[in-house]
Amino acid sequence: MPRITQEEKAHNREIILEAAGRLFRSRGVKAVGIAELMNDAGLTHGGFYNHFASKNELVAEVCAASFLTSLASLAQTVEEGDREGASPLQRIVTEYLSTRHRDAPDGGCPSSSLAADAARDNAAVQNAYAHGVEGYLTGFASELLREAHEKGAALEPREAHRRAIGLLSEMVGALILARAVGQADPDLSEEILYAAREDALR
Amino acid sequence: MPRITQEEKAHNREIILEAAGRLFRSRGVKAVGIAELMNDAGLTHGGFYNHFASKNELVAEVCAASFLTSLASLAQTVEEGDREGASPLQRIVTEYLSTRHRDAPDGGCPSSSLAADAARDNAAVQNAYAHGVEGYLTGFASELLREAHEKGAALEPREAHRRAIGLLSEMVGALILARAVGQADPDLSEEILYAAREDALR
DNA sequence: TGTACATCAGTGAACGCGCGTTCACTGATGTAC
DNA sequence: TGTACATCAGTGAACGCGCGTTCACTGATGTAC
Repeated sequence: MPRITQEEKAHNREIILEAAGRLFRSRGVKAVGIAELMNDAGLTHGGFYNHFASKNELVAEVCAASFLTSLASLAQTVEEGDREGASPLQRIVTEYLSTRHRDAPDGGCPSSSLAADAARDNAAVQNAYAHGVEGYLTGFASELLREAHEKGAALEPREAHRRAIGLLSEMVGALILARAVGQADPDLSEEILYAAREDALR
Repeated sequence: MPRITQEEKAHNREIILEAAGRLFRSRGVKAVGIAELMNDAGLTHGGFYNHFASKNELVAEVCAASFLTSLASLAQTVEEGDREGASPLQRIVTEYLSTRHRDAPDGGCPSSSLAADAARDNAAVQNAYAHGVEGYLTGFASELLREAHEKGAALEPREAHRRAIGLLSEMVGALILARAVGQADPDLSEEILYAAREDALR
């Protein structure tokens, strides 16, 4: 049956990236093997190296790609317009700290689901991760500035960046904690999401 | 040379637990093998199963033990008395979000360093982790109540627990983020620690 | 207290297994004329 | 446009390696009398 079209090859590469994005975020990089990954993508494991030089290279690309799609969906949330009078940031916080997001780490925010893997992986992965976090912070800060300006409140850019860090930290921490205690203590998990939501929304 | 005293056996068990506590927190459970672990403890790997039925069992014990020592050192920080007029909680936040703690995950807070591993490990580990987090929250909440009472401010126990969750979430999130971007973007890492410290101290 | 024997912690080789990676093979695609 | 040939993506077996775990062995400890 092979050889296939260049177009098809590029498509297969995307499928592999998507499968890896899902699996790495939900189960961790170390826990997912090439064979399982490729099987999930509907291919056999030998062909992996036609697309990536190594698993490490894939991890770095997945990290970057996950942040891109995640930031894009955040931007979409911002543009969606008000719903029940909630501001874009309020909608982001509510969605981020929802049981839905907690229970679906695949497709969710990589800041939370890839943090531990990034901290322990190689430089390429760490660069991709750090770049992604910067993207989140920039987005949050500009939205904070926009909302402050709208209300006629004074807000220094540096102060906005500081608040963005505080906000992202609380959201990431709460989501990670809620996930980690989710099986053993579901009530505490819900309480963490609820309390952090209240706290983050001021 | 073997056999050894029962006392010595118990001592060796403690040494293994300590080595595992250090290694698991700094490098992750999956990245540390039994052989390396035992070598680090000054023993050969075959003897591991004289102390633990499996690696899983060790992980659960390490998780529980790490939280115990971590909570004990927190209690010590509280009792140490004021330094430069800082309250116990302020001292805890300052120490927690320090570069020292960021750079020494071994010996540090397991809420941060074992969160990802706990979320993906078996029920025993998740129970130990959840129990540890509850311990942290209880400690924070009672300290918040104590400090509020000292100032004559009104604070509901439920509200104190809610604030404790917000505080721990922000600390855990900031520490995890600071660690994950530490290599790729040291400035951002420092900024995260600083901003979260400012934010958490109100 | 002394003696005889069963116990069992540490040792290090060995086991099976799954991992990341490589490879010879196939045959449709891409390309040169 | 048609033909001949080189390319190369997918396949699946195979490689070496390190993992968690098991095991036969040793000899000092623990115990029964």
